[in-house]
Amino acid sequence: MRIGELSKQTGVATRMLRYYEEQGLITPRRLDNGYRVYDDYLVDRVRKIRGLIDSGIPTRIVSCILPCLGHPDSIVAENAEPGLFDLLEAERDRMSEKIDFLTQNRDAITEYLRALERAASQPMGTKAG
DNA sequence: ATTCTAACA
DNA sequence: TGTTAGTA
Repeated sequence: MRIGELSKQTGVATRMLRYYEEQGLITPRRLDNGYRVYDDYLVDRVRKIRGLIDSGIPTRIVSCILPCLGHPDSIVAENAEPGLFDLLEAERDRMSEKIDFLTQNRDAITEYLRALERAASQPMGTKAG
């Protein structure tokens, strides 16, 4: 498929699909006219890449994890590159911090939402409404 | 109509 | 990221 269809199937903007390619995350083949051609299995791969990036993982680390994404189930640990362990360990800790931060924000929003609900159930002011 | 590259906002 | 330019 070409970039347009891949974009529709993955929800990733064509702009970003080309960017992922620049970063070495995906390497589509080319047609004679230069158009990119993506194999079907790349749909799943792009979704995983986006999931990783959405989690806040930098693309350079995503490229390290990519080989592990080859098979949906079996994790390939053989090609463990030097320093990758510490890198991922640090990344996991960052994720934990981010989760804590998001949890706090979620709870704060929940409180605010409750305050709004209480206000909505209270009688309106006597002047202009 | 779709995609391509490069570049600017 | 969005978007634009000039193409193929």
